[in-house]
Amino acid sequence: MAFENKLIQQRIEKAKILKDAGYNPYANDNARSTTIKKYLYVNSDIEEKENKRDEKRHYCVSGRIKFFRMMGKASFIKIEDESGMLQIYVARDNLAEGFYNDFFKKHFEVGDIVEVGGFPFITGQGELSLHATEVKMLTKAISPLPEKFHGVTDKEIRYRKRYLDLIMNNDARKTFTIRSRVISLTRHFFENKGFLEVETPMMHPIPGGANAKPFVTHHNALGIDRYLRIAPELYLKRLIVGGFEAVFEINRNFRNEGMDATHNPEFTSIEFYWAYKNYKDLIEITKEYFRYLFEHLSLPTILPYGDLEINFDKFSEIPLLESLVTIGEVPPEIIKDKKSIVEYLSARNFPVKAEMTLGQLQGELFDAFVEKKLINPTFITEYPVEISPLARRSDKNLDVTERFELFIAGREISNAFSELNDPVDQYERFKAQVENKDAGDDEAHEMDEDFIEALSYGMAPCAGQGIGMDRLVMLLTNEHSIRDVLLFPAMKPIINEEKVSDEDALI
RNA sequence: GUCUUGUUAGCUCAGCUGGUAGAGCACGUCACUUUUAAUGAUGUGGCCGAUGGUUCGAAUCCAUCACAGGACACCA
Repeated sequence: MAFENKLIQQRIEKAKILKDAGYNPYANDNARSTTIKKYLYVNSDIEEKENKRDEKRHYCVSGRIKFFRMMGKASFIKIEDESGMLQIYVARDNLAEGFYNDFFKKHFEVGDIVEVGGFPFITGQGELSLHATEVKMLTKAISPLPEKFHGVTDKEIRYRKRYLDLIMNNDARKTFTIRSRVISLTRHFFENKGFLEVETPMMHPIPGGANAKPFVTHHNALGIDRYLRIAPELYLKRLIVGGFEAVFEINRNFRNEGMDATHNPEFTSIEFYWAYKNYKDLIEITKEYFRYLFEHLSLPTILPYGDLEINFDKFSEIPLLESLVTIGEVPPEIIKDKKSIVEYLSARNFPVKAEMTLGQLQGELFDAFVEKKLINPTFITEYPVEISPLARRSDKNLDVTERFELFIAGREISNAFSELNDPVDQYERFKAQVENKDAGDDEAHEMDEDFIEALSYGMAPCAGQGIGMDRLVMLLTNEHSIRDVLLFPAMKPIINEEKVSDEDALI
């Protein structure tokens, strides 16, 4: 990176002039005495003071210059720190002799980070401002900021240079603040419930806990490959075996799959496991969790999401088969007959493989006709056994599992079930998965004998749940791309053609 | 993966059926001591994403590639 751009050259020159005059353009000592938000709050009484000012008060604030309005012998600038924006009045005669004309006017500009000392007053237009008596450069910005009114709108720039997005777009800052709050509230919610936060390996000898393609990396010292985890599930269950009765982990999972508006190669989820509980208890704690989030985020329970309106007061619960009929409008007489389902799906342009099991076909019906219609939060329960390899069978109906998925705005937000704790059954299910893998399904689960051995010591009956945090944040912030809730979403590298040819030349 | 729309100054965008590259903001110079996207005057700034092709002539037409956005299919 060469600073060859003319605008950058100009600004480097300005920094140099300041430096030569004894004003360090990257000053290390600063005297900030308050944030902008506090300044505005503390001085909200200036309205009542004589001349709407109080020269006895003195504050020192700092921030980035966002607006610069120069009017001859005086200027208005607006500076912004994390807490807010403040207008500063800078007049020649209030600064040290010559500083305004020789330095401030010429070498301070939008983008620079400055420190300003002075007293509070209210302008003729009625804005609480700061009357500067000292101005100091803290950091000279040598790249110009994007346009002050439109900011950056180019999605590519916003994702690749998130810092610019954060400088220019208040909404972006707000979204990531909410994201941080959601993670923090989630942690507190489960801690308050007596859950223990744990950290399990991110590098797995056998990728497990989900059906997905893993990233592979290599451990040099051991001379073996490791897999970035696709889910923490099997390690968290080992902890239930070990006697912890309520554990959770909030962290990243990695899946070597496609990217789109709802998928990033690394994403954040919470998984929690709860001994002596079942999936019914999970439904209750999920509702409670949402109430907790909404209360602490001060969100209204009816939230807009794009063109939709989601009522977070209305959680409903419906078994999968019933939803096919009442929501999907699938004729009730066909939903337990493989042949009829295949015909029904094919006739509506949903091709299915002939060898699918009844449970798989019911799942296809659900995906085709029900999922997108689930706008208000809906727990779909009683999933077919065939599509729930890690879930415990229902005692009342052996064809279905004690499982639910939570759908909001037509998207899956959470997956949960009473856990399978019969080691022999689990062994058989892994074996079936291995057969699928040998048959070419590269997302099928691998045999994990170490996990089977753990189960063989006895895992207390328990229920476990995963919630996709990125998608949850999308719902709460009305964002429609996962990239808008990830600070640094995965992007393809930009190939620098000059560099490529340089490297070629070396070879 | 498929389809589709983009890529022009630091940023936001014009540029019609091919004929020497435009605006606003920013920046430079000048004026202005209460402005609110300050204002007025004036000036600098571009290999029009890359590579080929068609043409006397390409930002514009065609092809390929790269990156991005959107939609659809699969996975959280």
